[in-house]
Amino acid sequence: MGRISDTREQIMDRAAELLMSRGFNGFSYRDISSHLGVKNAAIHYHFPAKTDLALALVDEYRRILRKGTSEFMAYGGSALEQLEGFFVFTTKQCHIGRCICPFGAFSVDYSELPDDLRDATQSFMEESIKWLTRVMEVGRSEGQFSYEGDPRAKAITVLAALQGARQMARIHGIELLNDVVTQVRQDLGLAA
Amino acid sequence: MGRISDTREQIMDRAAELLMSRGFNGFSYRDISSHLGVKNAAIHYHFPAKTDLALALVDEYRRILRKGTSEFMAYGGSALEQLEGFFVFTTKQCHIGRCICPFGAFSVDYSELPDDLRDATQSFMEESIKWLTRVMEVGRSEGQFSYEGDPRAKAITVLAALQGARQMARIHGIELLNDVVTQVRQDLGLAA
DNA sequence: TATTATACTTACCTATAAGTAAGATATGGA
DNA sequence: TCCATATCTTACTTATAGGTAAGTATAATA
Repeated sequence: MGRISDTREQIMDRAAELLMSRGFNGFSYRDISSHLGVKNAAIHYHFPAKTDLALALVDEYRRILRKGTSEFMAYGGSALEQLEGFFVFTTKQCHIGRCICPFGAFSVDYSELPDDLRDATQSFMEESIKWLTRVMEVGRSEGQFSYEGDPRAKAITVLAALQGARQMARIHGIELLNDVVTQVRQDLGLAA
Repeated sequence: MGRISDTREQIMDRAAELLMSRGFNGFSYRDISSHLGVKNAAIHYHFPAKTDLALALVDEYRRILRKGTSEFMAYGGSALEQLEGFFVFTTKQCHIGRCICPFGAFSVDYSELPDDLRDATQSFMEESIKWLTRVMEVGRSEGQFSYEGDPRAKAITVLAALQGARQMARIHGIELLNDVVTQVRQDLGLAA
């Protein structure tokens, strides 16, 4: 219709919304098609199987993560800024209804996911952990953070706390996420 | 059949397993009936709607939580023991495949749950938070733990970390949960 | 202008889900 | 022994999900 179809992009936008508000098994092609005013088969045209759609989403997240963190990973930089950016991003996402983080959205249905989607999800998580581990290392060695123990374990714990908080916030209200962010800061020796 | 039907109990056992491994929308009555060797309608006899089954499960969790913590809440006691008991319980559950904690299992589908189930889930979470808040208070005042900030915020953060860890462990392997438990201990000033 | 690829729609299929109504069986009292 | 209740099964309904096949319209291209 338009010179270049933007339907594909709109599908992914809506799918991202649905995935992070309801999980992988919590939405259907109908939820997307009805929202866009197209037919189900139009979605299947762009993404033959639901797996293909999910894969495209994970790939997009990985791209965004890499884009936002590649410089830091390569050359170092302000760990505090990276961390605060992560907090702000997470809080914002939650405020616009995207309460489930990408791997949270897949973890519930993980055992039934096809292999390629599992692999992509796992890689995405590993990349996230590696990035935050580096943030924790640099932050401590530069004296911005203080914590005991292994940087990787600390990174995983922070990620887990944020992921858990997002889900708990769905049930208990969004201010719960703020409480967790505040506490995580405190546990890193940062001023509240 | 037997003098007293134990089918109801077996249904709840299996349902608990499925709920915590796949989430509320991740299993069907068929998954239960085929496992028990009965027909779908037998489940509907005991639990007319899936909501009734879920409600019964949440009520059971709440009962267990109250039973295990009522003494502590009433008279105080060793906060460290309570906390360690919680860690052991969580780790065990995860080892037997119950990687999703009860409110984690509902949070994904939360927006589509009926009101009574939402209320029960929310109450359960509030009770959990209250219990752990008390543990955090007592533990710090008695000098067993050390942490900065509000006891309730700390309690929520620990719960969130454990919940997030359980989900991440599904994707990344069970040792991730151990890492988080170790780090949470460290963040409380406990020896690793 | 005829052709081809793109981007859809219409119309279907199959599987599964939740749920219901009516009947069968068995068991324990009155 | 008759009755009532508890505990199921058989057989269905309705809705939705993911997916496919074939046709249609539009736009670029040779």
